[in-house]
Amino acid sequence: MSDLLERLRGRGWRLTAQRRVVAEVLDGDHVHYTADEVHARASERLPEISRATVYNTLGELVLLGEVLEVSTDGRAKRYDPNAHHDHHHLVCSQCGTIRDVHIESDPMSALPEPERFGFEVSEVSVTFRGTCPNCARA
Amino acid sequence: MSDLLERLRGRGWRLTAQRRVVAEVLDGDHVHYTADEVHARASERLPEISRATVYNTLGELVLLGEVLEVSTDGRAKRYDPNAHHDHHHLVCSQCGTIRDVHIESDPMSALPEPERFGFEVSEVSVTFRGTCPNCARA
DNA sequence: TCTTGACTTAGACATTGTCCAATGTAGGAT
DNA sequence: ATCCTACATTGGACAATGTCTAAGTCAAGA
Ligand SMILES: [Mn+2]
Ligand SMILES: [Mn+2]
Ligand SMILES: [Zn+2]
Ligand SMILES: [Zn+2]
Repeated sequence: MSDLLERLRGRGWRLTAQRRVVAEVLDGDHVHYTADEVHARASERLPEISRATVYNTLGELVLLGEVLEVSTDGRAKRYDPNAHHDHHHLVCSQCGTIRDVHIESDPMSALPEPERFGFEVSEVSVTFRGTCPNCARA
Repeated sequence: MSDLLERLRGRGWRLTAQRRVVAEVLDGDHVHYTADEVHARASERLPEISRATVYNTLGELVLLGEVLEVSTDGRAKRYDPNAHHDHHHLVCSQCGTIRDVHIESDPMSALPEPERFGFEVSEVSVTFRGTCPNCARA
């Protein structure tokens, strides 16, 4: 994700300590943190970082297409740095754990023209729900 | 939806005026109201109905499987009385309008066994996003 | 080093949803 | 028809998530 910082500088971003730690928190592969989880982890490295800055930075990364917003339940949105590889999500209904999954067919082609109602359809997301192995053992 | 009231009575529900108007508001086909929209519409018929009762009633209807909860964006959940016919959703990214859509392939079968990570997968939802004809004209 | 516009901060505010104690009532019992 | 009572409703406090603003700070080009 160090190239992310390069890309951002290329876009005219000021590279502040706050933006650096947010990028570092999102660095791990396959993480899906809420804004407040990002804030908590960022605060470990930079204790004075504010919630507003975390929200601002996440919003900017989403606009730039570097991070995806995922709303699985009606709870807090989750932020997904895996924005450059198409994938979908498998969510545990009990504990909320999210796994990235790859599917075999193109879901976009499953929507026939007459079912598009004149919309310009640009995006499709598939969310599988179930019980994870951990929760099943309980 | 009058048979809904029958089914509810069969389950031991007390048929109160509040529950009746909530059911009436949800009666129209293909509606996807937020809880507060249901409350606003219910208030037109029964001005003293409280937000708490609307939330309670919607939650109970969801538990009974009579209404589906739909979280498309990170905003308020929407309540979908079309619970007895499998369908998916097409959402306008700009105005939030939701249409019911039917797709051609079974998305559940698109998730290969090795991509299930030991989950017991029970449900799948497909959400298409785009621009509706109304918003495209602007 | 200076300057300046972009960035950050704290906290107020907004929206959505949950919870509780007090009050009301649907529907069975008499 | 009236009474009882467990279930339902109410208003408002509270919680979780997210947005906004005014004042202070700083990255980076001149
Ligand atoms: Mn992901
Ligand atoms: Mn629907
Ligand atoms: Zn789980
Ligand atoms: Zn629209």
